[in-house]
Amino acid sequence: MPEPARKTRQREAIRDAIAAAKAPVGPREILESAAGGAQGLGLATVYRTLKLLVQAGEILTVDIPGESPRYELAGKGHHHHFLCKACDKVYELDGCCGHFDELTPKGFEVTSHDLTLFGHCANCVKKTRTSSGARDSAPKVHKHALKH
Amino acid sequence: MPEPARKTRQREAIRDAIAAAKAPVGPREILESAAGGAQGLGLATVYRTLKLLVQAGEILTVDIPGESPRYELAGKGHHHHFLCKACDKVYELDGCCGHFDELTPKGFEVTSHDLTLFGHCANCVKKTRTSSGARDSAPKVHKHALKH
DNA sequence: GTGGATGCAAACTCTTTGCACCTTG
DNA sequence: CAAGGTGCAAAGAGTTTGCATCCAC
Repeated sequence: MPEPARKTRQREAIRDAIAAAKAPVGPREILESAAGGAQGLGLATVYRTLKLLVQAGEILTVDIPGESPRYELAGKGHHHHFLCKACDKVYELDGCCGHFDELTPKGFEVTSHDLTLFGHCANCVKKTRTSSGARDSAPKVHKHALKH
Repeated sequence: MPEPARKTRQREAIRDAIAAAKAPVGPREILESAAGGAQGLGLATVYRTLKLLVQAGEILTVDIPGESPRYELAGKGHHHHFLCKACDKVYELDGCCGHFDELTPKGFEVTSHDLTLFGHCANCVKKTRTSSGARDSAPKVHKHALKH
C-alpha cells in the first residue's frame, strides 16, 4: 500500500503560496509565487500537488464560469465567490442562500452546489462613476469563454 | 459597416442541433448532430457560429464547474442546471432562489449569477438502491477537473 | 462580383503523462 | 536503499486563427 504524502520543499512552497493568497489562485500564479520557496519548481509539480491537496481535502477548487480553475485553502466554512467583470478579481462572499431543494425535481438528490456572482466590485464601481460616464472600462474578452 | 449574419446551410444546421437537444450540448455533440444538415461541417465553424449566436443573444453558454462549456437556446426564462455525478447528464431546473444581494459586500453591484446543483438524478438514485448497496457506480474522474 | 463564411491545418492554452534522476524516510 | 517525488519535454483535449476557397446577397 502506498504510504501517503512525503514532505518536500516544493509541496510546502505550494501550500504556503495558496495559504498566503488573499483570493483563490491559479496554477500559474502559484508557480510564480512558490518559486521563492522552491527554485526550479515545475508547472507539472504544481498540478500534481494541487490534485493531491484537493484529494486530501486540504484545498478546494474554485471553478468560475468562463475562467480556468483557481484554488483556495479548505476549512474556511461554506462560502461562494464574486467575480468583478471589470478588474477580473475574485472576492469571497460570506454565507449562502441555501434552499435549493425547492428547485430540485422529485427523486433527485442534491449533494453539493456551486454559486458565483458577477458584477462590479466597489473599486470598479467607483472608477466608472468618477471617470466620465464611460461604460465598462474594457469590453473584456475571455480567451476561451464564449460567454456573453 | 459589416452587414450582419448571412444565412448559410451550416448555421441553420447548428442552430437546429441546439434547438433539438433536450439538454445543453457541447461543440463536439453539435458537430455530430449537425452533420446531417451540413456534411463536411468543420469544428471551427461550429465554434465560430457558437460565438456569433452567443453574441447575438440567441443561445446561452452553460458553464458547469469541471466540465467544458455546453450551449442551449436562449429565451427559456431564468433557470439553472443540475449535473448528475453518476451519469453526467445535465438537467434544467425551474426557478431560482434569488436573493443574492444579501451576500454582496457594500458598494458591489451584482449583474448576474450562476448556480449549479450537483447530486444524483432520479434514475441513478433508483439504480443505486436496486443494484446491491453499492455506492457510486463509478468514481467518476474528470480529465481536467481536480475537483474532489 | 465582393465580402462574409467555411474547411483545413497550424497554433495556443491548459493540463496530464512518460521517463530518467533525485530525495525523503 | 526503496518508494515516492520532481523536472523536462512530449502528448492530449479544447479552442482559436491564418489562409485559400466558396457562396450568399
